[in-house]
Amino acid sequence: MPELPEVETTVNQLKKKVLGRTFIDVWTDFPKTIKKPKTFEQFKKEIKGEKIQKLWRRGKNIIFDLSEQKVLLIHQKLTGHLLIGNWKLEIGNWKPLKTGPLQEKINTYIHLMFWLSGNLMLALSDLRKFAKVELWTKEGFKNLKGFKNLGPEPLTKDFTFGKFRGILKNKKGKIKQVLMNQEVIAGIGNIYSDEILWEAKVHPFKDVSKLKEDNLKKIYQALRKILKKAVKLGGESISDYRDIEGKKGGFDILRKVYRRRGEKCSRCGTIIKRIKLAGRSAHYCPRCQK
DNA sequence: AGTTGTGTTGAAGA
DNA sequence: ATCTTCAACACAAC
Repeated sequence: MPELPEVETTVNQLKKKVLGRTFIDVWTDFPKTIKKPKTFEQFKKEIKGEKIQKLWRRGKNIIFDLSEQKVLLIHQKLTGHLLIGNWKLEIGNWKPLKTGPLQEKINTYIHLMFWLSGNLMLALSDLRKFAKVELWTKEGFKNLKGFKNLGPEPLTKDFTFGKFRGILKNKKGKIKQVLMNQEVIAGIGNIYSDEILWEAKVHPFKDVSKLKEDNLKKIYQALRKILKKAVKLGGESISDYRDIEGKKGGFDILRKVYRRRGEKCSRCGTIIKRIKLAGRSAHYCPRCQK
């Protein structure tokens, strides 16, 4: 599912395709994806004619800065991903015109389609229909709760070890949960929190207040290393994420613990375990991670 | 064939 | 305030 590296990949690729283009029209068979404005008809009316001036990522959010002081926000949630291509509508289903990755099943759950100037189509494929799309005015967007409260971006230069340590200093709770909290650090989800903690040799249930300086340093280093590497490789595609051409990301070969329950730890050979943590699963090596 | 696991976010409940 | 639980939804695997 799309976390920071996957969203970053999508945004980087999308920039090359859509900057400067104008929204011509939009289609949906699931209007609930559009959370703002209230009706799809209104959304359609407002987005038509809007030009894409800037495209950027914040946490797991994709943000389109548009003309006329408007902002389009897309959160892909669990199974959403954006695709560029050409399709035709056949009995309610969008069929890709060319053979290739867009024909893969996971890329065919298209519930939202944009037409852009220059004969370009932008689709949102979303198996479980959790993705959200919102059209805001710049003013409204600025005050968005849950966006304003996002923690710092972990890959920027100023996200130093000192800053990281400072952020975790007065936090309580289990380290995995804290890493996934978007208000603490933006962009880390279930997959990368598992991978980071394996790399750092820290148990996912370890209480943040009990972490020693050395543990913190290792977590910080692992976090930077793994996220950067994942961006470079175009994200992970163990299940549903695909890039804008419908292709898989290359991080899977480096995946050490996530969804590897029952397999041997690549570092020590111990069987990888999975435990429940606040309704989600944590994967870890019971020998390496203390 | 019915049940469970899948994970993000926000809302509801405690 | 702060915590946990659950709902949104579809499908694969058991």
